Amino acid sequence: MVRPTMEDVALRAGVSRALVSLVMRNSPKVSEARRTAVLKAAEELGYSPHAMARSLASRTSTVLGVMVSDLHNAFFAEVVDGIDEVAREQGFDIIINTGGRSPARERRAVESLLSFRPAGLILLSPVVPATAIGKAAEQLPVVLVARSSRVSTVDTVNDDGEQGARLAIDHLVSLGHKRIAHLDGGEGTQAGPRRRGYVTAMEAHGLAPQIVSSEYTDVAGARAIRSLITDDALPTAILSCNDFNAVGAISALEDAGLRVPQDVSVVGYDNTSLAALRHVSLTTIDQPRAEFGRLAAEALLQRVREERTEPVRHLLNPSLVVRNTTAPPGGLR
Amino acid sequence: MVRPTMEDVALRAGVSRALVSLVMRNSPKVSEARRTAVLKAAEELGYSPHAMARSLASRTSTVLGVMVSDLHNAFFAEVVDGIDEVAREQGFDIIINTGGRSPARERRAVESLLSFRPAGLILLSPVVPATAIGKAAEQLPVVLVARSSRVSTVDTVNDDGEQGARLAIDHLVSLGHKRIAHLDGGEGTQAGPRRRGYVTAMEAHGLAPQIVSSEYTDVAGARAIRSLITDDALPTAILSCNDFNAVGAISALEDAGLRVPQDVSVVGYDNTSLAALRHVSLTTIDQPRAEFGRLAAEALLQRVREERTEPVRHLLNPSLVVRNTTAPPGGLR
DNA sequence: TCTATTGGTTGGAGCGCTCTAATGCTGTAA
DNA sequence: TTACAGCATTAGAGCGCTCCAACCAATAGA
Repeated sequence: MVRPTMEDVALRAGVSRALVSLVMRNSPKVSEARRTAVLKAAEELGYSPHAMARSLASRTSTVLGVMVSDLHNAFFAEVVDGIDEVAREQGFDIIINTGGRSPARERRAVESLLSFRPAGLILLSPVVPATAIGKAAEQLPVVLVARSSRVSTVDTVNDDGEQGARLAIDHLVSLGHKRIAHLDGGEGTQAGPRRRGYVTAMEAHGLAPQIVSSEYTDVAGARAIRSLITDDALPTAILSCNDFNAVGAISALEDAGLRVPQDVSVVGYDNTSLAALRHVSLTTIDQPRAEFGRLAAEALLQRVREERTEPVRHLLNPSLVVRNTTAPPGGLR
Repeated sequence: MVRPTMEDVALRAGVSRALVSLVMRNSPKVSEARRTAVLKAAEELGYSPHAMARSLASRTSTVLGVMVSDLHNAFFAEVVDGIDEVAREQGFDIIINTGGRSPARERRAVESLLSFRPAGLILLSPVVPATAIGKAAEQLPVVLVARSSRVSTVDTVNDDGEQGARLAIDHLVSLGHKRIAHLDGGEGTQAGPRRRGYVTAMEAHGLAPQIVSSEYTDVAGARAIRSLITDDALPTAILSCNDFNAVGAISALEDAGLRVPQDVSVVGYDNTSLAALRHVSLTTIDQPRAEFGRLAAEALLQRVREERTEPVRHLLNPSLVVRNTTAPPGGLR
């Protein structure tokens, strides 16, 4: 259970500890003979460097901390893939911690990450207050994903939710829809831009917006549809705040004997793996998730290397993915 | 960007560094006056202890490493919740890394976690070879979740896949089904026990097993159903290897004009959030995921505290969740 | 011949902390 | 008074590593 140290390797290879250190860091100024001797000794002992001692001694870190607000959401998994890709390319490792969408647990997660003194921090859709983020940003570079910030030391990567909503509305209008309701995400992240984009797009087409209060869950989507049916205010098309909401909406529509898309069209948002399932086959708005991660990691590493001090605000273009839940109104299909 | 050290706090509070260390570790043998003075100084400087220096000096760690083989799978998120809960209770932190279901990346992830010299390691459904796991287990306590091992220094937590399959078959038989096929998970984790349980249960009921080769994806599930239809070998009920496979199967059945559950019943496995969606409402087998995490963390911490040396093999009981994809055969419902 | 120069190698200090043993300081008993 | 606990406090070594300055051939240039 006791791991060998650099000293052990040095002893076995018959060289000094400093030389082993140089070999471990791939220094060019080591003779080939010594290098192979050291690597052989290290291999035989099963030695691998102690990252914490290294970072303590060098006062630098090759670790990026990633706080994932909600591990249950597959959206973040792809963002992490993007981060990991760029980090690895540039010789950095990542460590992840999760906040469980609770501010208290999230704060703990960030504290825990900070205690490792990483080179930088990426927060995926954090729910902690902006002040807490600002405080962290005083200590090390911070990048926010799927959350905006006005702090000038913090970079952000977001999708253009307004444009996404616009894409959806343009699609529905081009199919011939005129009565299009939006099932709203309330206080949820990015719900604001999506709502604004919906309103703007509707008005641009000379149509009256119809906003129905809802949430980012399938249960809420179903509830919203039932209330529309009760109020006899059912439109010919629905733009949901996200895919889960859309699936709930479809379910409630089918329960009411309505067919999707013949009677009502439904568009989701996020292009989760759920939407891609053949059984669901949801028309939705895709966000370039891995690209989020890549850009976030790149922005962070620029700050880490002190190549830049002005904030960067990435606003990525979402795209429309047409599947089988949208069609012209009135069952004309 | 430069964080204060213990020395700074000591200077400001007019005490020694060792005293600050005692205060930071909540030692009882510090006078109340000094304690408050130190805490005040720490607060004013915004000091927080340097976890790596601490762990280096104390040759102990309060960190548990968690390797999640696939972050995209929400299954693991709940396991992590369970781990986190127990770890926090007992004063430990967790750091996560992900393997992306690729052995190479997974190995890197484990290496990275080990470089922080955590107190122990939990591997969630690892795909690396058993020898690699054995090697890690020589260095620190290791617990495996959703993967079995014969190594005596490694604890494991699994669900009883055989029993789960049996529950599903018993349910279908009790509804009156006699021709029940199993869409097999092939090489996938836990596919073996599920297949064995299926065969045993069928034979116990005096029925002939019908195994169809498939995989853990919805596309594979759909493909398997189409081949059954082509071969004119469609049974009255299907036990899929997991929920995704089941949803693909349902989709293919509906495409073929068959109704679920009136014409064919379908049972999934895992009780993912997908299965719970009203739109899907899949009868499936639930695994106590958070409990997996809790037991794994507890087993690990026992080893960390050297309270136990014999291996523990947890085999948790799955349970049947009946929803709307199962009914008596022949549309009798 | 002596001095530079170069490339490889090493000792030692120090990163921020913990831990042990020693220290100083009371108060109490002999 | 001295001795001795008993407690709070501290100096100093050391965790595994990096980094700097110094060192040591071996070769080149004068």
